[in-house]
Parts: sequence; structure tokens; C-alpha cells
Amino acid sequence: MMNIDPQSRTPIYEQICRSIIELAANKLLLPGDKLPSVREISKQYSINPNTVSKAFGMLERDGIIYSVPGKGAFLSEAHDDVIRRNAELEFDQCVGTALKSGLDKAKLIEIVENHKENKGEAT
Amino acid sequence: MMNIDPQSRTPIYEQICRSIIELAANKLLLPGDKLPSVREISKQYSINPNTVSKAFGMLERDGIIYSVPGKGAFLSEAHDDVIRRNAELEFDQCVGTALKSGLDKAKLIEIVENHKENKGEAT
DNA sequence: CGACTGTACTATATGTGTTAATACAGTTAT
DNA sequence: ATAACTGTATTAACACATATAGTACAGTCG
Repeated sequence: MMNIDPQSRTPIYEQICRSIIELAANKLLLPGDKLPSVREISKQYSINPNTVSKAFGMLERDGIIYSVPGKGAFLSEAHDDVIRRNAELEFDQCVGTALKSGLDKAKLIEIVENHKENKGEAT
Repeated sequence: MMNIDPQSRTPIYEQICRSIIELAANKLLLPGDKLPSVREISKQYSINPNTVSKAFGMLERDGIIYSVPGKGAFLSEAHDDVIRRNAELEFDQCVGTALKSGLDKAKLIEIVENHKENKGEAT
């Protein structure tokens, strides 16, 4: 379900956030859907409950999920807008960085158009 | 000359690398040009010499500069290609992340075209 | 009641970033 | 040769973020 790599240099809590965002983006998780519990994720991926809880806390602060102690965590109704806006802001920063490094907009558009998935993945 | 913010969460040595790359991209630094010495940068920006040295080491490992003990560090002849390739790879990864977050290529191209500089800067 | 939920807390270990203080070897100009 | 510069290496110390471990509390549900 989620793709977690404990060896990666990107923090585990951030990988959890990204995984849930991907699930939502791919409609594998719908508004109102209950997320796996902190302890479930903790067991299944051998992650400390505190780390999972940290990820949930960040997702809630961003308005992507809402947590109800005693019940669980659920995908927010407005998650689409939040995720979209965050992704747009992040990508816009990437554009700024690339331009500062000397690439021009035409080159960036070319990279976007030629982008193939499964680039860094194993077969 | 360089834009260094000690309060930023991005490491200082990485900020130094980016600054030098920007200088090269803007032709303010030409192939063969001598960079300011480790101790000069250290003094001017109140950065530890070790941190500056770390940045120089990374730039040299990437082939962007070459260091000569006793003489100084100089902008490599082939820095253009290296910087360009690195920037392209980095941006391509950004594209992948954005697509996974649910944005489509048309939206990404729109963001590139509408990108304005001086977005996160003070007036 | 019992088993689940999210959350909070302290403590610990680890890795990274940064500074500090030296030290060494090579270059350059006087 | 001496002095002043260059990049580099080493060791130590500190701060911070990440992650784990263990425990605890309050709310929910069958």
C-alpha cells in the first residue's frame, strides 16, 4: 500500500505523508475514508508509533486529514485543494531554482513534456 | 556577492554551492576565474572555514571547480555542462514529484510559463 | 469491561551541520 | 629564506533533527 524505505535520506515521517498524498491523488483514498491506525502502520512497516503520529500531526496541520482521538484519522473533504496548492507552490520553487541554475523556460517545458515515469525505479 | 542566510534550514555549505553556481550561470564567474579563498569567504560571511571547505570539496567532486593547494580554487572549464546536467536531473525529479501529487503536465507547463522572479523576496 | 483509537511525555541513540583550534604542505612575493 | 598566502586534514565539542523505546492518558466502540 505505502512505499516506505527506512534507508532513504528523506525522513520516514515525510515518506508517510507523501504516500498518503499519493493515495489521495490516485483516488485510492477518498474524502471521509478512514486511514490505517497509527499502530497498524507502525506494525506493518516496523516504524515507531511516534514517527507515524508525527506524520499524522503534519497532515492534520496541513488540513489534509482530520484526527479524532478514539476513532481514527480520516481523509479531509478539502484535501484536494490543499494538496494541489502545496504541489503547485513546491513546483514553482523548483522552477525558480532551475532558472537560477541557468536553464531557460523552453528547456523546462521540454523536460516536462519528455518526462517518463519509472525513471529511478527497478524493473 | 553571495547570498548566505545562516538562519535558513538549508545547510550553509549547500547555500555556498548554489551561490557559486548562480554566479557561474550569470557569467559573473568565468572558466578559469579564481574564487575567493576559503578564509576570505569565511571572514566575510562569518562562516567557519571548515564549512566553506566542505562546499569547495563538493563543487570539486562535481567537477564544477578545481582546487590547487597553495594557489586557490578556480572555475572549471566544463562547469557549464555539469551544472546544466545537474539542474536538468534535479528539475526532472521535481516533475516526477509534482505528477505523483496529482498535477498534470499541462498544469506544470502553465506554472513554468507564469513563473515570476522575486516571488519569495522582500521589496 | 476490553480492545481499540489518537495523543503526550521522557529518555536515549544516532546522524548531520557547524564551530573551534590546530596543523601540514604547497605557492607566491619580498 | 622568510612571511603571507593558498587548500586540506584532524580532533573535539555542541546543537539540532530523526527515530526508537517505553509508558501513560483520554476518548470510542462492541
